Amino acid sequence: MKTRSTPTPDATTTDDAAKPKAAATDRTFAILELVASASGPLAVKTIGATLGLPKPTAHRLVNSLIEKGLLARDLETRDVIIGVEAARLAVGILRASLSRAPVRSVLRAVSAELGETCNVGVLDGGDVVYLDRVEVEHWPLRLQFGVGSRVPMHCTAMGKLFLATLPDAMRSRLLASGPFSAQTAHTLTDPDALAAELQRIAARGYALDDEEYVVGVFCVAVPILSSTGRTVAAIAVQAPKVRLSHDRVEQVLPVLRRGAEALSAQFG
Amino acid sequence: MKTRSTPTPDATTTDDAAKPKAAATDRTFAILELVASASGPLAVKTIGATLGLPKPTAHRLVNSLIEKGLLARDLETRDVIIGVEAARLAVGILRASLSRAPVRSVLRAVSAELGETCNVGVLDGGDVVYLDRVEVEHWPLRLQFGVGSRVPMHCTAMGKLFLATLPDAMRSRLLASGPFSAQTAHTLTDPDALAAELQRIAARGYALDDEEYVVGVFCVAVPILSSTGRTVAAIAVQAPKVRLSHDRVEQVLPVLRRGAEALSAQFG
DNA sequence: TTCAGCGTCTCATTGAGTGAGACGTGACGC
DNA sequence: GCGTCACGTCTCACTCAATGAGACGCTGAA
Repeated sequence: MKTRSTPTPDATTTDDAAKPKAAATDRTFAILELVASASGPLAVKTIGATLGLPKPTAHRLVNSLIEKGLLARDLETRDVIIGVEAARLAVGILRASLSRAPVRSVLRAVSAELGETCNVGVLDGGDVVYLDRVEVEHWPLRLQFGVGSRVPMHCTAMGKLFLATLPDAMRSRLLASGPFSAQTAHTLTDPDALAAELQRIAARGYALDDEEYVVGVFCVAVPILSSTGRTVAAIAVQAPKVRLSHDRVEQVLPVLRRGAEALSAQFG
Repeated sequence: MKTRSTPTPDATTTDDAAKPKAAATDRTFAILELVASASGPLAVKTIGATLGLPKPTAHRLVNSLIEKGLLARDLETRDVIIGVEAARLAVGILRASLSRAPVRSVLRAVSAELGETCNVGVLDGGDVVYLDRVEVEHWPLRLQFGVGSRVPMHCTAMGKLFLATLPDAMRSRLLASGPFSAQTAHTLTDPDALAAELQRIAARGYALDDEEYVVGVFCVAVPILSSTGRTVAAIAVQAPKVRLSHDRVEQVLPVLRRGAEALSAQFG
């Protein structure tokens, strides 16, 4: 019944499923998803061709996304890239998706088993954003690093973990954007020393922060992997060094890894 | 320009804000963002009330988002929570926005050191476009000049900087395209005065905006050079004049220049 | 100059979106 | 049991926003 009087002669291949309806919203989300999953900037022409959109329609929808800030243009090539608003939305989405009851309990369980403060974070715009956090006591750091706060990449366990698992090109670009501020006497500020540390991290699959960001605080982070094996987030435990240090790392790793595995479903 | 010839008889009271527009896509994104930024599950009623949507419309849009998997229902309460597809989309977005991260982190470092709002912009079609921005507080200007917004050339620090470094032919062409609107009492509207200012800027290598665009706002911009020495972008700091004015220029310049140098590698 | 490939603009067409109102339902309170 | 209230669902006529073919313009290559 939905068969339009479309003058498509061939009934073999494109008999239907093509035109019955065209919802602007659906196509808009399809564009956003396409740009988000693309490996680089996309030409509008490519977007239109991929999604089967007429030329003016593709431009109209892309421009409306650009107006909202969800997409942007590469000003050299006029290609389409993801926008800053999209990143903001994405952080909100991941935060909200972690606050769902079944997931919440994962972090709680990990924290309870370790007896220390744990958190989940992702990489956004060159630093680490905490998506969720479970605390075990009220220590001074509490307010500074709550959910939504941002910490640097080069001197935190999560940050170094993300750096270590990034594609080579992106890692070098980020390392080139330093200098890195010395937060404590232990902070790795030398690019070469940092690069060596990142190699160690990539090799063993977890990262440590030994008073590199806050004096007296030790931290262990392991990756949360997507179904494709990519590091999309991380889970970490942090505690005063008197209670958590190198000698306990082997002990906390399995607990963190179990939590990471349980959470990975949340991130696709 | 959006003023339709709506046959609304009374033009006095309900001149706007009533019906003129209702875009399904906009409202859909607004719902998604609302759910993503909410602290917990939301009732559809709440969503509708918050966004000012009629009851059936709110349900229709929410349900269409649920069909896409971007939202989901809390099985106990029927409330709306974020969906698994949204999380997948979010991960893709953050990954795609990684290419902005190097610029971001430089900008953040500069902004942190200066304690003021900083942004990076380029010239596009006779306007300055903000590529990225890091804010230090929430002041009224925030929404007006976000990322992607365009500001005039003749009355902003970045714009004058670009004008000053343009090839002579193009500069005269743009100057001839005046007259220039007087945004404030300080705006340079006279082409000759503007030309003189541009010469000063070219000579000393940075530009100032002393309440020329917004009353009470002072701004300093330095160029970001490509490997060939061409000005391809600019980095600027802007602040209320009570906190930033001529006496602090010499103080902020080295910080901006260091940031510009770090960024030039990213634009080269 | 010609040509080709893209982006932009116009505009008649139409169907997707809209929202007031009616109706169904389930949870209380007494 | 039976109002009452609050939400969700359904209906449907209206209409405005989205649509997309086609024409046009720009830019860069041959």
